Amino acid sequence: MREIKFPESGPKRHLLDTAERLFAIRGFEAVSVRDVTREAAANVAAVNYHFGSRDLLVALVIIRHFKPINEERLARIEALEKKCAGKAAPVEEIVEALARPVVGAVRKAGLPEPAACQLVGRILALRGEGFPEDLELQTQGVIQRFMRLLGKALPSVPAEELVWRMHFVTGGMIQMLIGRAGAESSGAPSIDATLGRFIRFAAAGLREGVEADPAATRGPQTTFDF
Amino acid sequence: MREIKFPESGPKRHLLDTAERLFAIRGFEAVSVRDVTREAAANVAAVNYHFGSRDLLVALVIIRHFKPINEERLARIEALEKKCAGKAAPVEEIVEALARPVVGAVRKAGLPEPAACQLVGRILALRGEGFPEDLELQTQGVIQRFMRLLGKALPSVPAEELVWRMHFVTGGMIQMLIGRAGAESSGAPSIDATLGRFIRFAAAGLREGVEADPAATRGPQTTFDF
DNA sequence: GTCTATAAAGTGATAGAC
DNA sequence: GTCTATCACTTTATAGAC
Repeated sequence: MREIKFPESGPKRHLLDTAERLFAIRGFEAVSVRDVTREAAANVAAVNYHFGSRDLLVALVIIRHFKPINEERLARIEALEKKCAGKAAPVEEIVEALARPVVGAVRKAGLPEPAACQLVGRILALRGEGFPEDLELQTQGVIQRFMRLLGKALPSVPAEELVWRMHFVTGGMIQMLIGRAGAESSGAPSIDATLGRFIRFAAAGLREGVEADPAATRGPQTTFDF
Repeated sequence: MREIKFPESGPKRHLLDTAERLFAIRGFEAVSVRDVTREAAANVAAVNYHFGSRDLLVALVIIRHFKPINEERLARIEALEKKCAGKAAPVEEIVEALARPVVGAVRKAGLPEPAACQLVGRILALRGEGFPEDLELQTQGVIQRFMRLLGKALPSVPAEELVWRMHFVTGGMIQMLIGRAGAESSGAPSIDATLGRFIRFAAAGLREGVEADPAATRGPQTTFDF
């Protein structure tokens, strides 16, 4: 995967940030190059000068947020595999490896939390259509790693069933972000609390039909009380 | 909610069907009035003549598929409430009342199954932005009914937690449709089998943390083997 | 109902001056 | 790097002929 350097400051960075904010609120297709330049108080030609085209700007925004998710997921997978040394990993920890990097991306986005949730949610929902090819390939690799990890953790669940359950988990994760974007977050529980709820929900769904054996599948009874 | 009559045949119906097919494949925002009229072999002005505007055409497509979902959901809720007479309903049956009408909408859409799944998935994902107001209100009412039913079925789960779990369930349902749209369905199991998988997954997630009491929460141990 | 023609505004992109 | 001006197109919508 070719490396991309993201500007740390300057007008290019300002354009990128502005575009992101508009994409978060209105969606990728509903924001024109002129919307971005107007909002950034830059010239109409600025986007094409700095990014080459509108499509490349969109791709850059997607990559900027999703690539770190994939990388942190991979790191967590490796840590988990190392820790478990070939044995079944606790399902909650697998789900956490999948979902916590998403929350990390929300925090890293320099936006108010609702907007950040919406942006990351939109990006996650975009996979399959309109994802840059490099990123799509990387993502497929990461998903496969998760599938193998899950297969080991839940050997009594057929692989085909696990594929579907992963779909359901992914959908729940996206909806978690959209739900937090829409919630009037005044006094509402933190995003970490929501993540904890999601992890428990998803792990229970993934484990469905597997006879209870807390020691093997749940690990040391973590409570996930954030 | 004001009644809308959908044309059973004629050029208007043909336009509607054509628009639906294009929306399913490319998404609502990626299809222009000209795309629709060209594909339908009609005149450019046909959409505006028959529907008034592009937005109204989109709204009509959304309503055509989502309103029956709401109606069937309501009917299933009432049947369930009647059957259970104030007692807790089995969680699987609540989820089924939520999800089976969606599969019904897929079947009723006059499209190949993958396209139909994508269309209904797109419509479900659209809720919150771009939903006609009538329909949004109706939908909120239906969701509230589900929340009450769930609250009764899972009295030990706090209401706030249930709200989040409903979000996760909704997301899983959408991803179920997208997953089926993308699957090479040659020889693949039926959509009913996928629905069964989803119901079990979602019910397990909803029940998370509730001490096992099969007689009360699972009902007469239905297997959902489609 | 169906058509052509056209309005009015928006789109992404670029050449060339500064 | 930044700007203006402009190209070449597309968009939705409508007036008015048939």
